[in-house]
Amino acid sequence: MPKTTFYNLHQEKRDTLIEAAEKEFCRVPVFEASISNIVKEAGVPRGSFYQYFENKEDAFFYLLKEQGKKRQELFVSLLKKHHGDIFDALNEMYEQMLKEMSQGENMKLIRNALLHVTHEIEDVFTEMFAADRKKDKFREIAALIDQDKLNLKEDHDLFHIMQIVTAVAFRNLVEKFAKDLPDEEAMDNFVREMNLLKNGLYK
Amino acid sequence: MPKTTFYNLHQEKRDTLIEAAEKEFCRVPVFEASISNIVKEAGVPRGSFYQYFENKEDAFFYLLKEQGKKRQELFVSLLKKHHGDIFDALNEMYEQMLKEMSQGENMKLIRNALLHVTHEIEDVFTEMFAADRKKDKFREIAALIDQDKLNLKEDHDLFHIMQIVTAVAFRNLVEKFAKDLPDEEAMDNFVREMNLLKNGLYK
DNA sequence: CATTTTATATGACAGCGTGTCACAAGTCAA
DNA sequence: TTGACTTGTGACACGCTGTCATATAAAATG
Repeated sequence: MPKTTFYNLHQEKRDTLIEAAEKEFCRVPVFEASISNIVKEAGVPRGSFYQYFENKEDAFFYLLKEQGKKRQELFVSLLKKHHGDIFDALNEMYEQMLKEMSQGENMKLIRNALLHVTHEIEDVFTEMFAADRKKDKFREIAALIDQDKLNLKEDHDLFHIMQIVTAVAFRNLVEKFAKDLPDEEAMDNFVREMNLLKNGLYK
Repeated sequence: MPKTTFYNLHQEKRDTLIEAAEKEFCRVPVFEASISNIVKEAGVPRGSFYQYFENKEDAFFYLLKEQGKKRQELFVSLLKKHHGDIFDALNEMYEQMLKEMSQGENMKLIRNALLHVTHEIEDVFTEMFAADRKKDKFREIAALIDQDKLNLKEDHDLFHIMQIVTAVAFRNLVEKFAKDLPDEEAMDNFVREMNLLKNGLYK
């Protein structure tokens, strides 16, 4: 979290700083970004940066969370628009994000957050279950799966199912680590979510 | 990917290096890890490290992928054991990973991979949809959702449903970025997966 | 209004880590 | 033995980070 000094800043100066930071974090992923570039761009002395933020990551997550807040507002309004149907709301939200990506700069920051590290790590997990339809390993594993039990309607459904279970398992693992959940709770969460996946989220 | 020089190394030296790298990456997340520590520990000159790996990340992902391979083998064997039922297989796998976590050192590397950055970024996304049951925002949004449409059986199911759709949406977004998919394909994938979620993965 | 107290600004600097490069030392085939 | 090629080595230039002593401004006090 930025320090209070940051919030006490005159809006003008704060905006300059934010813009400079945004520019840097749009340019490269966090681990390549440099404070030197930010302060140079913003025209503030190096020491000042540390007056406002703990470090690079602090500034980065501040910006990312601001983005998050905006999206949340959007999600709320879409939920209202679609009379509380999360799938419809999510659908429109996703569509809108895709549009923004192809156009503007504003998604570059998110892009840099998701690619690099995050993606690479997720990839390793995906490969654990060979959920990559292009790989031979996928065929090998697909052959092992009892497909009669699964709700396969379209051609690539098996692939998507693997993607889904991997994503949810991954999420569970991250949560277990992050919150240091006791094993029973972690397992209970996992089982519940897998059951929801099996039976469907809709009535 | 490690350079060929690395694979040409005598097993003994390679193992020393791997162990030293493992130690460092278990100690701290990648971005805090230092090559200096690895080479000091392994007793090899700094220059040699660059003979074998492109850089820090290269070494890290090499180790992580090795872990991934082992898990994949385990998954395959579990699939066989459970006669092709992915849910049963996944279940046992998850259980086993939980056990390992509480015991040994071998999960620390994965832990460091998942926490830091990955987790922080996922968190921002989770918050977009306020899928955190402790937050007030969750209640606010929960109230907006038409729960009659959802397959809610147990108390926290709504929370888990939010978790699931967020995880899957997140995964889709990452993939769109990483593979630079055309919008139609990205949207198509997304819609298919959401439909699978709605209707359930099991017959 | 003068003075003390508190908050903010500044930039030089120590310290550290990275990646490179010129040179040394091996390996191997002819 | 020689030459061609591969691998080993560690000093070093470069850049970046976070700090700190000092300067400046702003606010509080009486």
